[in-house]
Amino acid sequence: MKLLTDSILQHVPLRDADIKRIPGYFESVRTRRRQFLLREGDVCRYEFFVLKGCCRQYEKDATGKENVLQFSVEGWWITDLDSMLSGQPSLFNIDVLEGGEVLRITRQQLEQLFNDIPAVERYYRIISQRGYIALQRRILSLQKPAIERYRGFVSRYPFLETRLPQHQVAAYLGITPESLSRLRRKIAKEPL
Amino acid sequence: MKLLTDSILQHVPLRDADIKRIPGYFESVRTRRRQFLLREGDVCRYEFFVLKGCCRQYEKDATGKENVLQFSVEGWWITDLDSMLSGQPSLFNIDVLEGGEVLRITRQQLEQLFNDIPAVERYYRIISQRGYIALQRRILSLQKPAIERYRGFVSRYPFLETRLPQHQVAAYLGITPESLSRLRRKIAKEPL
DNA sequence: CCAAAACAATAACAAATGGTAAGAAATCTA
DNA sequence: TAGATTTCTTACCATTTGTTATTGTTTTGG
Repeated sequence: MKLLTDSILQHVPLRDADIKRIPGYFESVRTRRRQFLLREGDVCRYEFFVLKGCCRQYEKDATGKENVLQFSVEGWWITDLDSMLSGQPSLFNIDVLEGGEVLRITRQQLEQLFNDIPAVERYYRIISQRGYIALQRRILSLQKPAIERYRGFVSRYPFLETRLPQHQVAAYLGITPESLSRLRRKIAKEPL
Repeated sequence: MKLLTDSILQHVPLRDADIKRIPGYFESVRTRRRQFLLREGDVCRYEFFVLKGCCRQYEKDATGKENVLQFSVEGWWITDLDSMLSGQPSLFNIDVLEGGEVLRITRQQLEQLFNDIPAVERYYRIISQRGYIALQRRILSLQKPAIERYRGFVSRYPFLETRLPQHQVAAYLGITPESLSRLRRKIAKEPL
């Protein structure tokens, strides 16, 4: 739980009294591999903050291929903002790759928290903007050849590259696992 | 200028007195084809709102290829948020494809406007969230084959597809103009 | 209106990526 | 630990996309 308040304190100052109040707005959930936090077709009711483990948000397209929108490990948020805000059924699944623990909070509780501790709203705005910028970077990356996308992923998220199964990385990069395997071999053969 | 206040009024209510005050925060700029609103290496100081014409935000990668992040036509915003917030030199160019007129506003003026008319801050938050969701959709689209990306683009932005040169559309989809031409032919040959 | 520039289509060939299948290696789990 | 599952690699071939070059058309700007 300290992970959450630390994340907030990295961006905005908080009084000790407020730090102590924050956990009360969240609900803790233990997670295990393959568990769903959100299923396609359901309305997304929570924002999740990962305390331990690893989750992914993905869509299953018409051909059954899974396209990964986001991974989330310790200290990261994950939700389907579209469904959350619109109240429409989600197009995404959020599931657990590595069990652990997440915190969850409803929109109503989050708004209550914003009202009670305005600094948290500021924190939320800041991480939202950072998220927006990260999505832009990813779009530019996806316009480049697969080998560059992979190199970019490894250099930006070295801790994910080693932690995730490679076919999950492939689904994030928008290529097949076989292609990723080939790219890795090619890179391994390169002179230093 | 009514285009701006109409855009705001679509998302939040405003008193007549406030509607009248809003233009004062912006500066109007006439634009002509090929003009730069932001050059790579410069710090981005403005957010732009397009009143007439068409702009694009793009990066020039190491090989000289132009990757388009965004188009912006009447009623749309465009800026480099990253450079704007960080004060770092921008990696992007924003230039004019079709001359016309834009409004521009600095961060400071925008924040002043938020303070003076809180409903505008709410409007800004709403369109930011919509922008975030649109970027997510685009990421998923970029994980699919080029022909699907193109079909998706045409069905989502029919007014852009007819208005833009095809090589600009190609740069947005992450393919070469030649590939786009092939895809168009393929689609034209399809049975109805 | 005219000359120059930009744009679009096409072809032939090259390179990258996907699909399928098979098997090896690693990891879970009972 | 043993069996089952998942993960990873590799090979072969098909498809998609990129590259280069050529041609003709359209648009731009003086």
